[in-house]
Amino acid sequence: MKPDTVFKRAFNDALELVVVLGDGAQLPSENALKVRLNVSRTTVRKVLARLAGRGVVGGRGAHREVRSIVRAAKAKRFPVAETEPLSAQVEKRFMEWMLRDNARPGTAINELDLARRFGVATTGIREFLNRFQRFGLIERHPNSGWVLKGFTTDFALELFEIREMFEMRSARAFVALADDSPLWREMDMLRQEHLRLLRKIDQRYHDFSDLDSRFHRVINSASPNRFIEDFYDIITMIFHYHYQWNKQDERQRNAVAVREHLAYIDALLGRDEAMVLRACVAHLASAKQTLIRSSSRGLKSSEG
Amino acid sequence: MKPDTVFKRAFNDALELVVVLGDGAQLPSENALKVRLNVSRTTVRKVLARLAGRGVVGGRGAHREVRSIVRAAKAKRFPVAETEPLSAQVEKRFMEWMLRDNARPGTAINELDLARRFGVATTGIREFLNRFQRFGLIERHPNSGWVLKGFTTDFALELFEIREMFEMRSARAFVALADDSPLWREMDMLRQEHLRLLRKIDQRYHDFSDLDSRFHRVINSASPNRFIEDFYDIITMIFHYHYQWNKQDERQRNAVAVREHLAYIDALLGRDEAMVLRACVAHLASAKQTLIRSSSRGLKSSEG
DNA sequence: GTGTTGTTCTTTCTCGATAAAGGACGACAG
DNA sequence: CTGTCGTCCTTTATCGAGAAAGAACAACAC
Repeated sequence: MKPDTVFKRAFNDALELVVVLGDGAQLPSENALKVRLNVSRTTVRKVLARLAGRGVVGGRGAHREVRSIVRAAKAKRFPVAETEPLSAQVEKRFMEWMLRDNARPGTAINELDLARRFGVATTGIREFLNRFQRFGLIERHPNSGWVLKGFTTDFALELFEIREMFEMRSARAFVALADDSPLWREMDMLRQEHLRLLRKIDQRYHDFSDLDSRFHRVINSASPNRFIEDFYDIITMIFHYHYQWNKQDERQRNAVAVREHLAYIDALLGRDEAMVLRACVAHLASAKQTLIRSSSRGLKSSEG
Repeated sequence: MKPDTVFKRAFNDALELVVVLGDGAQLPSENALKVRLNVSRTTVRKVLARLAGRGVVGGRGAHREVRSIVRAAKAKRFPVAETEPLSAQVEKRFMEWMLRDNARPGTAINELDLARRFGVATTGIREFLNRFQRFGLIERHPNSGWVLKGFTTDFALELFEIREMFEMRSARAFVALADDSPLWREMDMLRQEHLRLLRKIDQRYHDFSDLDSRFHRVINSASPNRFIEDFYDIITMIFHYHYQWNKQDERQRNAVAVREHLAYIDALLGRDEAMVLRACVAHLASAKQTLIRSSSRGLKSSEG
């Protein structure tokens, strides 16, 4: 049976939207809502029906209006856990298991066990593992199961070897961009976002993760390549969970990284290839160190 | 329900093995058979029971012997289709559909439709698509379906951009290998295999595909990196089906490629980095041309 | 005609069930 | 005590079902 996570998320979003619209406001058409809530019209109608049932909106057909934003504000939201698709939940739980719990490299991964532990059917686990395989952290043995390769130092080193190749290539392509490319403007805006973040780094340091990913993706978009973009999914995922897991020195590390980005951005905007490559290498080297420090020792070390 | 493809393949293999052993020969232990047939002991026992039932082997427990290789030779093998796991069958059928049939870039991929067409449950299709996603030929739209990006010229270009970066890096690492590395010997053996193939190229030209893949993987093993190895899976897959599909000039193309490989190998064995890189670039350029010639035009061209 | 809503059909996502394959344990032989 | 086989339990690979989400079509309004 399919869960109604899409509906629940849309319902929560719709409540916020209604509050913004204000009492008595005419509701946008179903098609317009469909775009704003990012769901199909079928789901929009289900949401509207529920809102009407709660007395938040009134009228019918084309003549719907907001009846009570007080009720909308007070209405109980669905808990976030119920608004996420199963795949996202499984991913979170799995990463937590791997990074926080026991999970030594070489550990056998048991579909049935994970299914029981996460409270989902084995199908959901299988689907996750199949998609997750491409991140290079697990290995499949047909008819037998999966083995955790784990987030080891080797993993971090191999990841960064590729990352450096890709980033250098993309940085070069970026410098070679025509002067009228819209990417220059985009880069300038990223620069300002970095400056804003740096000014409030003490409060906002956890916003860096997202900015980091966007920055590197813009550089890559100078000369798009699907395999490089796919590879960035791996990096984004690793850093996402790494940040969540290793809070040590987070503010400090991120402040450093923002400054490195700024040097890198300035070099890019100055079209100075040599300086770009220097800044790029410097930034990647420190990112690599950060990651390696928190990786697990892997199978080679004789620790028991 | 799980299909017994493993059993059927093992049974077929066991029949061949029995013929080799000869009448009256003592059978290897269950553990030994398990290794030779590449299955669990449970399956070995099932195979033995069936062989005994057919009068091919006799005796019980530790005292089993071959009773009749005539019966073994005559016994009906299971058809190959029944010895392949579902996933392999789905992959084949899907690639055929994509490369041979209509399948224009942008085509919607319908799980239910494919399931009906291939005669499997939707779960099987989903599992395949999830694993196949990493090859960059399809794209997922949650709750809605998949879209075929297709084997376009862009795909081939992006593939080869990465391939060149990886191959150059690995070729450099190979040249820098210590003189006592076992890989030198392995490379020399590959050289001889190439020479043997070249001598009989008119009959054996379809053996090139496999040799090609092994050759490039050995080069990569000079400095192993899981992401590069994973990327080679993509190349291997593409070339595998490409060869099956585009038979045009196959003999001619492969003869050329073998000669390019030999130049490349000789440069490697001579530890001449400049020459290695030249040979490598030359080989990749011609492989790229081959692939591009048979790629589909993609979405950009205005052909209807 | 363009855009709206009402209606119906199709497809995706997830579950639970079941046979096959794998793996663990004990008993026994040399 | 090492290797073998017999037995039993666990896990994987696949199917089919069913509710949710998406999509197509028709009817209607401006």
